[in-house]
Amino acid sequence: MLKKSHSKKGVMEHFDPKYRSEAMIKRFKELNFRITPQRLAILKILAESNGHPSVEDIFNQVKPSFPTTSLATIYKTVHLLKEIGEIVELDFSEESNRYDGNRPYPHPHLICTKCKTIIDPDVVTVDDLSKELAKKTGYKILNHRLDFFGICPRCQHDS
Amino acid sequence: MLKKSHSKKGVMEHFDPKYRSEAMIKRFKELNFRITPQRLAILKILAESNGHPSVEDIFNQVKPSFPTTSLATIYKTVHLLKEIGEIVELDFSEESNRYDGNRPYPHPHLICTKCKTIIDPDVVTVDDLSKELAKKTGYKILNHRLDFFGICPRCQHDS
DNA sequence: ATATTTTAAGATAATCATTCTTTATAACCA
DNA sequence: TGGTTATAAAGAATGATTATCTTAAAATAT
Repeated sequence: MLKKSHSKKGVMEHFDPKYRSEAMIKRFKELNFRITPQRLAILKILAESNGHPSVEDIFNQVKPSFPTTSLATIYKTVHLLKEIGEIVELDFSEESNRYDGNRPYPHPHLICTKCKTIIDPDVVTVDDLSKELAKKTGYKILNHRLDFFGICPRCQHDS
Repeated sequence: MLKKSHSKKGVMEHFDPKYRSEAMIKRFKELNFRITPQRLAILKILAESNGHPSVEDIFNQVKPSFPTTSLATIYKTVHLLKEIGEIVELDFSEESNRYDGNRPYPHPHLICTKCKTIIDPDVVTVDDLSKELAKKTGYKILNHRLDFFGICPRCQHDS
């Protein structure tokens, strides 16, 4: 079911897409959201996503099979999936937001500031930090975001 | 000069605002940027900022002394300060961006998702993580962002 | 000091991702 | 199979940020 493990390149392997999309569909049914062909297409892309697609990326992937799909539909479905905690949103003010449907919990990201690729590095969690914080400040911690920005090996080579 | 230290409440104390604003002014002179009254007002607010102001926050604080100031001026000055690395930008896609002129290097933030206050928690750095990452992935790490989202004690009480 | 050059300020229009609104369509259930 | 109602589609609206253009004011030279 899960093939999550550590790789030698420092990059997390991903969950089996089928497992993830079935989990999303199950959640939709439980919450009495309708399963439409558009929604299926969108959540499958997110479940398979390794590269943290933007709404526009998803739109472009959905178009071939559903040419009449509207951007608004992607936005609404993505918003819904985020609300029920099935995907993680990485928000940027200058770029489009990016989404991770394969690993729907807070985790570090490694972002190339040149080509904008986002990968999930294989590093220790910050959960301990999070607990320490809650104790010290009295905040109820709900979420976190840890982004590393840098230049990926390919972009270093291209320069 | 610096009064940086650890407090009992888990919140970082801040740099002496005078030290920070003088550092910014020095940088401006070195780079041959003009020191105008508006810029002085803006960078002082950022140097003193403990609460991570938005552009609009800064605008409202500048207005009393300089009633003709334009929002564009704030945006341009803030952008400039960010470019030369004298302030840190926290970007949000749904809210206005927020700025830290007191601690101009990557550090964790604790954000209340209700009242949107942002504080600098007093926790260990993620520099070690950063180095581990660079080694494993081959990325040249330039920056990072670590945000914890939660409900602050006051908002917990208010609910 | 004054004139000249250049950079910054101010005002407003443009941009662009995202959300909203309205109408048409198609899931789901009896 | 038909009726109910959530969802899809299309395009307008929003709002933070940026760009443009003109005026003002620093810096520099005379």
